[in-house]
Amino acid sequence: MRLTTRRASAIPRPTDGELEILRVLWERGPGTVREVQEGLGGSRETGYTTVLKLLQIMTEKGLVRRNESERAHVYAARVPREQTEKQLVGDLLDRAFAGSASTLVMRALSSKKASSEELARIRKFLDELEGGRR
Amino acid sequence: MRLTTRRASAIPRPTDGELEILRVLWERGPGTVREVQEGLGGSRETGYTTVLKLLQIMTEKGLVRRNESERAHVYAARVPREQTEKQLVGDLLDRAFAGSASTLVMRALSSKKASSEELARIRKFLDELEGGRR
DNA sequence: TTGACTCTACGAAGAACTTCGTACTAATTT
DNA sequence: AAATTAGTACGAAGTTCTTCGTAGAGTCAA
Repeated sequence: MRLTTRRASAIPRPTDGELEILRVLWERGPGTVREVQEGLGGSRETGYTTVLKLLQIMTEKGLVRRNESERAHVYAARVPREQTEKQLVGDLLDRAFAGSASTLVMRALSSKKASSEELARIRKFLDELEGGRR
Repeated sequence: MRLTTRRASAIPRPTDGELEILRVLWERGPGTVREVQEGLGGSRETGYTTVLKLLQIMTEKGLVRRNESERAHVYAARVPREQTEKQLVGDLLDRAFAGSASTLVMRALSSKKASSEELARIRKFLDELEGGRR
């Protein structure tokens, strides 16, 4: 059951662990292994070499870029957050929702109650989307 | 980096391969290994014993239920489609969107153009959601 | 300069996922 | 009855993901 045909050049969907690291890099900007490790913090303590290894693998995959000019290499996300979010949600859309965006949206909103502000933001976005069409 | 704390009783998030099988079971209803295998069809040819093994594992995990009264066991999804969809999208919401449903919705709609009907359906759903609140 | 510290590289191990071969059993056909 | 067919069970292999230990090299202070 071949699940992902991973062309050599395409940037693969990040795994759960990789996504956590990407989130740190997106929020805090480029950083060393140490900084990323501290950024992960929270409840989950992750060993230094674990983070290092992950970042090395992510470099191979093209998920991050590494600047080796300093002794402590500095890693940066290579894809913008928006693009990855789009990739992940698009992937889920295909895999679980047969492409039906409306179903996905409904499930998202019933999975977690959104605030009135959030709902308003969504409405506004819908307006913009349909703006050119009406 | 502990990613999923999988309590013994909780039904785990299905993997990609498992999700494909669940989709067949949801669409066609309960079926034998043979029927599921044929249901997968499409471009991806999956060996019979591969599907069998997956279904056996899914039984252990609680994703499907197995009726052994006939020689060819009959498998059925144990969780309704809606619930799994909710689980998957809720999971993604946490992992990638820090809980911001509006961002997820925007990414979903920009990842794949939704038809006017779909957008209308979403609007209607928003109305219903806010109905009790306004 | 020696020792403590910090960093990278690398390998290995364990878990999960997917795949399939083989063995065995039950049913059906000839 | 023997042979063929169809099914389950099981184990093992290959891959990916995550984790960490250890080795080695650079840096800095006493």
